[in-house]
Amino acid sequence: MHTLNRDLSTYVKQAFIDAGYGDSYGSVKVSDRIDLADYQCNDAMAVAKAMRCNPFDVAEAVSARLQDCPAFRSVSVARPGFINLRLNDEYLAQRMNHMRSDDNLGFVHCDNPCTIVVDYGGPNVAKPLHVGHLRSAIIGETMKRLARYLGNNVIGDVHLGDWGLQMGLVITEIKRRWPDLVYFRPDFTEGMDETLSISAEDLYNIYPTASQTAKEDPVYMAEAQEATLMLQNRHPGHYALWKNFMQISVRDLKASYAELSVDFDTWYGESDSDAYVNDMVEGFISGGFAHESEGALVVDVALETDSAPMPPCLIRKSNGAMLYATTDLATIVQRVKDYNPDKIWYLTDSRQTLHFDQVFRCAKKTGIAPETLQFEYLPFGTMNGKDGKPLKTRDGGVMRLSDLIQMMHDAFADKCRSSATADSEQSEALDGMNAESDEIARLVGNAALKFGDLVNHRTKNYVFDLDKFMSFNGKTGPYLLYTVVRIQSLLRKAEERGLKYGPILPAASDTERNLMLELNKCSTILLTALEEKAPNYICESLFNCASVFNKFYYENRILDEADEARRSSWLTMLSLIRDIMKQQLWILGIDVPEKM
RNA sequence: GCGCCUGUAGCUCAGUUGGAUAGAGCAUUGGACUCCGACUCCAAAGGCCAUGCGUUCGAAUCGCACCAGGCGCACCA
Repeated sequence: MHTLNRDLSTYVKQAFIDAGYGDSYGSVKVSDRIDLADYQCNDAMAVAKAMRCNPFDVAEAVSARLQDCPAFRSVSVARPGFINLRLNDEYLAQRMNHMRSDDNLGFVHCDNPCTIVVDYGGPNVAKPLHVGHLRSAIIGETMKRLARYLGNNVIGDVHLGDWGLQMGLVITEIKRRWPDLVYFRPDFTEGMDETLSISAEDLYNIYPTASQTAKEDPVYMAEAQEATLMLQNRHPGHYALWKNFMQISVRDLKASYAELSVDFDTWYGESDSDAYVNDMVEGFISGGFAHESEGALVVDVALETDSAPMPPCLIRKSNGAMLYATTDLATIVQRVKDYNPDKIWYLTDSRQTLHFDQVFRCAKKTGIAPETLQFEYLPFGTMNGKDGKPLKTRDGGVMRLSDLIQMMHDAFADKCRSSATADSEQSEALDGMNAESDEIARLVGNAALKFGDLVNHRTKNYVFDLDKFMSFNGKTGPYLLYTVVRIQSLLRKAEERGLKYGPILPAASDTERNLMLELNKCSTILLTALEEKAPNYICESLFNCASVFNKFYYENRILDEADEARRSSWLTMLSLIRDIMKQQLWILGIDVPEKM
């Protein structure tokens, strides 16, 4: 089936054609005036502008050709030239039944599916995940799931930061603490390595120390830079040591992402692009793209049309080491070879705009990226504290992601306890604190965190507010979860009572009708969200579905409805709402517990 | 200095090609449970869309100017 939007547009387009206005008009959108219409078409105004005629007459002519269309209960015209469409109730119900019997719940694939590599996550090895990594994971996971669900071939890669100066810093600090490790012996050769007896937690302590020391001590910094270069040149000891702590760190990172229900297809890092670096750089030189500048190797990427100065793209440092741009470029080579993607999406915080602009230009200029490959940069804003500044711990340090997740978890546990004491009759709330409580708390915390993030426009900064995110009232993750859980509960009870499902009947009330309209919008919204790369559209849609459902629930006693046909219709509709909401939540990376 | 982003209700934010009366949530005020999960629902109030000028039948949306805040500007990632 097609989206409601598309079906209606098809009718209206035909009417424009029949009225002699050509085939480029007739797209329809949800009405801005729900008191007047369900959907509207504004193209009579566009026609009037192009043909220099009266928009009202155009609208009238088109409207006249829509009067017999079975989709509409009424088609009317408002000045200066709005075409207002009111849908037929039977038509709506019919669509609902189609959605129910459709394997994809009425969701349709996008028009031109393609192969997309999504580069997100981007954690640094040997550093714990902190709140700065949150948005890349949450938004990236959503964009990946969305694109995949709508029919694209999508590869999600974590792109670990495992090959830059941070690695040299860690090696330097390890050497300072344990200079006698076998890795630092001059005669170290492969096979001599021994298991590093440090934990991920130790590593997470080592990096900040190293980073701080390097800032204050130039000698230490020089040593770290040297260590980085040695690693990149695969010095046996450094390389073996690196592999060793890589393993420790990656194991921990995998566990952290699993907590967040974030799942990468590949766990490649910057280091995996190393195999492509030499050939690539040689190509840059022989192709005449790269030249030396102040001892470093650079590619000029400035264009005459630039309004601002564009610094050259640095490929190799004056000491011979590779940089951020080098590994990003070599990774493009690798991805083109392995997947030949149509698009590569990069999800990083918006402060890296310039870097990616340089990398994309360089990739196109040097030809490592085919003409047809589209680079799409999806920058996002930062998550801030209530003071409007990046979220910090109480003592001013960077907040770890695990601490943030723990906060959400605890907040839910507190809520359960207080609601249990406030209303002892609410025995079902207590269920949340029994055997499955930890898993439920994780799911609710995740929902709160992810929805609180995604409901904001991707590119903007937002304020993290625990109480707000965790609230069961308002536009929050827990509210949506609660709504779906309540529907599940209703359906369970229906089953206990042996109630039957039946075909969905035309709406019996305005609220029910609104519910049908809302569910019919979901498919279009997913497509728009993909196109605009705006997960917040999905959040709005979910909230609208939940609100209308809750109103419907309040107005109707579903299980006690005497009219059996009506009741079975409602049960079917309930199952559809549940499935649609769960599907949308899944795209946002939010899992729904059976109870909560 | 140059460039990019942001500015919409008391607060946090939506606003999909320029369209009709700019929408939510929270907070505030008032109302609704003998009953399917009230962690719910209904209603009221709240706005010179930072400011000014322009483009046009029509601007929160497009252009110019200006103010305020954030971020970035080659050997970090």
